[in-house]
Amino acid sequence: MAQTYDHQVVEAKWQAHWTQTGLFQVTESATTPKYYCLEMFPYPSGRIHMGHVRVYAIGDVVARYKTMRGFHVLHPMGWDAFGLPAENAAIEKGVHPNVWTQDNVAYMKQQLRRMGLSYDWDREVNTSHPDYYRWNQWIFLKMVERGLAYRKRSAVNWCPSCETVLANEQVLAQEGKDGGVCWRCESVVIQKELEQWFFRITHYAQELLDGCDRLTSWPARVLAMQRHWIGRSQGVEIDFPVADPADDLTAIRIFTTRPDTIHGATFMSLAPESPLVEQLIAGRTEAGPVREFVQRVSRLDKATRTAADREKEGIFTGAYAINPFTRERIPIWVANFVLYEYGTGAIMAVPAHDQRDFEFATQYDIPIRLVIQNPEGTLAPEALDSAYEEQEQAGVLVNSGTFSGLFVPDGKQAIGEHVEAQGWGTRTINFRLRDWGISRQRYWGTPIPMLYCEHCGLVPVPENQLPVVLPEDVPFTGKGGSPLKESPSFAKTTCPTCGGTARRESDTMDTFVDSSWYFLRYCSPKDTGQPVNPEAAKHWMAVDQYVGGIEHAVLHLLYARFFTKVLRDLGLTTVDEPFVHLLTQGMVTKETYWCEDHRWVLPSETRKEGGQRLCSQCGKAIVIGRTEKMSKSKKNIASPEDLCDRYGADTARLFSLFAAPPEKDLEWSDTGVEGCYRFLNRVWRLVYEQLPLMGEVNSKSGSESSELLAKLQRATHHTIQKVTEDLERNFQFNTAIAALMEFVNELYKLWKDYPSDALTVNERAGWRSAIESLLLLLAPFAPHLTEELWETVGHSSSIARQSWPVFNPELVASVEWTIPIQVNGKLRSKVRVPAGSTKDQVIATAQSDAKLMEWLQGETPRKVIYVEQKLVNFVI
RNA sequence: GCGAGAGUGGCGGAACUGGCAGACGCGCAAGAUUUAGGAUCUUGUGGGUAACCGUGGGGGUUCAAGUCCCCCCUCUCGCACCA
Repeated sequence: MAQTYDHQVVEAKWQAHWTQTGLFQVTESATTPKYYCLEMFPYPSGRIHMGHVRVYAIGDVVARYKTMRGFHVLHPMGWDAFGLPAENAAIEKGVHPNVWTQDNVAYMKQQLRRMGLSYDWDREVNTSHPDYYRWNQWIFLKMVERGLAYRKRSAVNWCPSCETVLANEQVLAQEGKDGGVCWRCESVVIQKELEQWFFRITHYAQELLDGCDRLTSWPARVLAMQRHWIGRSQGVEIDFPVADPADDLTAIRIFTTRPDTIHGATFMSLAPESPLVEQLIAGRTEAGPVREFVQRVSRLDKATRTAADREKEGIFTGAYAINPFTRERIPIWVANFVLYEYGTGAIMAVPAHDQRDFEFATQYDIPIRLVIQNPEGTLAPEALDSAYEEQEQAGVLVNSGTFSGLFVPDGKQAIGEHVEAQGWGTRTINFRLRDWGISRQRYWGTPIPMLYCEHCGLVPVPENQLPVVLPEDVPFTGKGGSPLKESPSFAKTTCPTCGGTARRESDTMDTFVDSSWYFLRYCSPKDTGQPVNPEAAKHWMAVDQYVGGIEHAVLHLLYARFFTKVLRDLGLTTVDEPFVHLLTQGMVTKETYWCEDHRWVLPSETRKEGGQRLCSQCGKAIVIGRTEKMSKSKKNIASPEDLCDRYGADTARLFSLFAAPPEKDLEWSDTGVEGCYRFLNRVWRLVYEQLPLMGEVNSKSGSESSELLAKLQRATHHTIQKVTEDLERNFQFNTAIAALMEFVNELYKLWKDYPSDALTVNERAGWRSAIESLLLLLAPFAPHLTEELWETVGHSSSIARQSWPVFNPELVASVEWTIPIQVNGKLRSKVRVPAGSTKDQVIATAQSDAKLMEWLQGETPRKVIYVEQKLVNFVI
């Protein structure tokens, strides 16, 4: 190998070598502990970007480090290969989604190999392959059996022009239009009732919530988001009798978390979608206007309707209810802000103590009655300018009959009990979490394995007929609903029960289903009899370290937790939670360049002139914009391929890990990358320059000491300690790398200070030990370069298979201490004392220090503080 | 509004349980080498002539505060009518 560092040659050599020797293939082992390191698998969009480089570099260092620490590490990779972009490519370019996807997979796999990632590619999964998605179908059938998958009508976003369901994030707001528009054709999106398949995630709501308490190695904000999403609240359901009931609707049930305020309920509100509305208005003069209101409101898509700043609106139904506590007649309204899906779809309205009700009552002149008084007793109903919602301080019930005088928590308790005793209702718990709607009217996803038989109705596809495979012969027009409906070979089939004609379900599953259990599939990726082999799962699960983006804080991570519990209940795994440690890495950002004529421009479209950056097209001054997440539209992307060409994968990895701690945003800097490249070159040169000195010596020989040897040993062992501690303490890669840089700086200094032609055998051994430790510590970060140099210094087995170096605390200890001397807390001097000096010895040395005497001016200190090995502080 | 997090040199960032603020890298400056540029190496680099001043601002605790306590400001992200 050449004496200059040629990253292209080195990286290609070792990537080929690793593949040929199967270095990263792993099997279950009883002799060493297991470690499961996982990064979120990518969507095969076509090219990897810097975000991928960062997350996979993080995971790879973890996997390589744990391997060197003696674990057998499962470190797999695969493809989240179903999804809409493939179908769009088919519509726009006429490429079949499968071809498009598998081409992308092949390209990106080669890109990942170029990064030198230590994956066991034998375990690769691809969710768009029937061998994978058949198990989605299998799990679905098991969930149907257990009542965890079911069908119901529900409102969805529907584009009438594209004839398809849209996800909430595919509905865009557009100015001047009341409601959202389709992202593709800009038609106004409507709400449509459709039969949809749901997973009963709410069955596990309480367990999912309780589990958050045990996920102590997850970021607090992810847990906060999950807890909020699950949204447990404790309250009471109460029947309000309808006054003068016309038909069999005698009472309306509401849910409230504030039963203590019930005496202040001066009206009721129903959700516009509630079927009760029609029952109440039948035959009344209000019927026409109310229907009009309901239609107008329910046409709006959800995002628009639930925007917080949306004005409160409502209409009186003409009907009255009886407040069971006050026996008063109160009007029943329909209000746009009441959600049909939450609670009972009806509320009691207490304007004095609920801000929404307050605004509504003020707008429509409905009486406001104060029933909670503040501790100072200063609230008056006519003087309220907002609702008094305080529950923490000692609010007291007033105007509440026999309950007056109770504090709020006691009032809640007493009124809740009274409601139950009277048989008016029950105390209940409500969750914000809704069941998970998984139906998608799309082609490129897992077919839902159900049939509609003319005689038998809904029939599951028998297990032995799985997989239900996606047909190839379908048109992609972007119109006419799901392409699967257009495939006769797919849509028409026979009923497995009666043999009659049947129609296949044409909906496919949400792609979040695929990623909800892939981590289990990696344990036994080739099992043909079940989604996961329970023995393999028992060996590998749970994932010890999961690394991925914060954008999945709720959806993916919640669904994966849900599936883990379902598969546990099916006997396939024994763990309750899939991911023990979670690391959410920050975004990769870069500064943006803005030209007022040419908008965002690439750095290469600018030139520097006299310290100013100018647009190379028009010569105008460039405005350096905010540092933002890399995106094509802002033209602030850096290309992983260019980076690997110019500097190599080791540099790319090193910079991604060095420039910021993993969980924070990483600001891209081309000069910073060069700095890392320089560092690797320095390591390379150092090894080659030391090579003649390391020749024939065995690194363990002799015992005689010398100043150089002591310094080499101290630097070496101190670095081992620092790097190890930084990795053990939350994977602080940036400071670990900084320690390695310091080590290299120190070694260059020692090489300069101690002439190499006069070294003893022991000193040569010390050099060898220092260089080898450096390579071992650097190996997880820069695997190619260290493999090459490891071979150069005379080893034949891979550095990835070596043991992590161990530090000797005795060698870390220095022979003397430098102790800062303070006077009144300010640094005034420093003294050197022999290591191991006692408090009195250190103080004595300090007091004889000339600089200190100047500061003390002959005064006797009132107090002397000594912190062991840290400092002395004289207080005068 | 609620929740989470962050404010430290020209820049990215260090400082684990209160104990030398600014590790490491970038940038910048000077020097060496080189015909030159580049690369490389060496040295220096918070501000201030100085006493001193410096971790968003203001108070406090302490021998000692970036770190602990109280009040305030700014920014980022997430959620947002869930009764």
